[in-house]
Amino acid sequence: MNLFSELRTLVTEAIAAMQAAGELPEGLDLAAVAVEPPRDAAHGDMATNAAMVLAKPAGKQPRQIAEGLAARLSADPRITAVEVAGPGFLNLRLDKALWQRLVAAVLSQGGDYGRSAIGAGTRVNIEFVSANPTGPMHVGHTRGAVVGDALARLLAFAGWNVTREYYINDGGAQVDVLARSAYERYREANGLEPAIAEGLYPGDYLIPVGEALKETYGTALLDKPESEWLVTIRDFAVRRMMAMIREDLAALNVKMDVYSSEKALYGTGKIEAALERLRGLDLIYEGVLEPPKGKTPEDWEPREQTLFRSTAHGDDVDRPVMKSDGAWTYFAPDIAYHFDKVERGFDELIDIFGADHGGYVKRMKAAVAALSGGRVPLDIKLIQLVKLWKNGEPFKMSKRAGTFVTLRDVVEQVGADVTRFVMLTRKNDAALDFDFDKVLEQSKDNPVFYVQYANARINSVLRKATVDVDDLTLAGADLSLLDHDAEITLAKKLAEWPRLVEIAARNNEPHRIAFYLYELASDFHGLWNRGNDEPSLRFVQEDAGITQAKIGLARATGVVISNGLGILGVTPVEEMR
RNA sequence: GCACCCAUAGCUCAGCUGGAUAGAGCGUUGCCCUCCGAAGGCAAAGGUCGCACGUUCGAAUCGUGCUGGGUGCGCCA
Repeated sequence: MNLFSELRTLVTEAIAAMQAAGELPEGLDLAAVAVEPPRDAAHGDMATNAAMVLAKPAGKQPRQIAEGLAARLSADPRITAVEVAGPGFLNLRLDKALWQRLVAAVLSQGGDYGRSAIGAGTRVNIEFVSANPTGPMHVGHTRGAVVGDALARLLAFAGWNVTREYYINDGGAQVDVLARSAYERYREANGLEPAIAEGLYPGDYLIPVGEALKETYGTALLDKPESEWLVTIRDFAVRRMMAMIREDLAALNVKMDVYSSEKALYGTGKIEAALERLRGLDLIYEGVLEPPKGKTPEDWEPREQTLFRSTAHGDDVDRPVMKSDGAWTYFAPDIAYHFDKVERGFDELIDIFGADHGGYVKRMKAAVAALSGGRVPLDIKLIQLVKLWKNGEPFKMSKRAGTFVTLRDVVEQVGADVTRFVMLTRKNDAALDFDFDKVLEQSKDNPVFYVQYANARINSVLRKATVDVDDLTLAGADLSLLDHDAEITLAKKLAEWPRLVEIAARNNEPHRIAFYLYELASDFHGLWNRGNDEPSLRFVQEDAGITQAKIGLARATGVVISNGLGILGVTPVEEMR
């Protein structure tokens, strides 16, 4: 039950009726007609801008149109009052029974309340995390993982057909560095002194890899030239790193559907095929790039390279796909990988990148636009930095010592639920402060706690109730007994949920869910506390029927909180401890 | 030099793809528990929405130009 879409339909029907009566011309574009709750509750329950939007194309005065719509809308039993206000707004007041019925609908739909079909089964691929397989995931990756997974859950709830995908960067020089680093740990495991040279990965997490290598290969690879062990150890170490990353993701309650390998693109002709496709479109050529202005690399010299004409699709300069030594740049397999996603039949691609990859957005979009002939849109969400705080001070990590704050560090200290919620309390393109002390604080300025507390209170009421609180029983209760304004206000908030899901999904913005839940919790706490002064507003009453109606409202709130937390990937708690 | 992101109350941030008098939390001030959990609630004060033009019936939101901060800019991914 989505009240907003129901009422919008009502408005468009009224417009059609006016057209039929010759009061409005045919062929009007109704896309801009909105039906929304007004910011100020004094303006009624719902408002539409229809008269103002249609005034110009219809060649009529807004008020004239508004009067015509008002006359027709007021005939509907769901609408108790219509008034024309301001420059031509149409303010609607709705029958209380509508809100009461909504509570019943929430209860009977349960986990499906708010589910939407706007995605229309569109096949969307969300690529996220894609951390290099050279070490454990750190906090920087964590936010991307949370945002990507929450977005996946959100889009699935809104009717998209979602695939979560991880692109393993196992084809570049960094995995050779990993192999050399692991080799030193392998020597160490065999009782030799490791030589962790500058540029190798010094982290302790490679020590068990060295030991595992010793178990598998004994001493067979010792004192051999690099060319004899590099590939073996590299593959071994990458497998171990990916196993570790999967565990990290699992600790955060994130599960990928597909892992794609960069290395698997090499030697299969896939890169060549993708570039051939571009060449056929006259988007690949040999040329020389201008040096970047203002910050010329010291060893810069003009050089002819194979270039992708990304400027044809909105980029600022053309981009090289081949290095001067004839090897592919990282961009070439990236093009092939995105081409592969297009070929697999996705209708929509989403990439979640760290903000430091902001410079690659335009070229990636250019490549996808070219390779899909403009069919497949690519949305790239850039995830800004997470600043860690502890004891009121910035919590620094030391790259030099090879120590950094890992995803595990964070999850072990505060838990996956808190980590996820906090990471979603800011839009992705704004930097986020993550304060170890504050996120565990049990007070209302901690949104995680505040929302969970509301849910715990609801469950507390359910436990204390002496009436049957089964959802279907509650849905069948006489909800017309919910007629206090404070109760109707909460029901109105519940009515917003399906619309909010659609807005958040359309914009690929899961953080909106977190903010809505905070507002919903606030409304609930407000109603709860009014029970202190007005006993008639308490949930548990003498009369069983009244109690069921009131608990129905509380339980409906709990349903929405659970559904919302489900999208965020956070487990609702039933009791605070 | 260029590109992208950000700029909203003293602080941290929302703002529903352009709507009516711009909203929360913290902090400040004043209230509310013989309580279904006060781990909470109510109220007040607090704003040139960075600046300037423009589009529009209507701009925090869209466009252009500035200012300030962040990120990035061939042979690293």
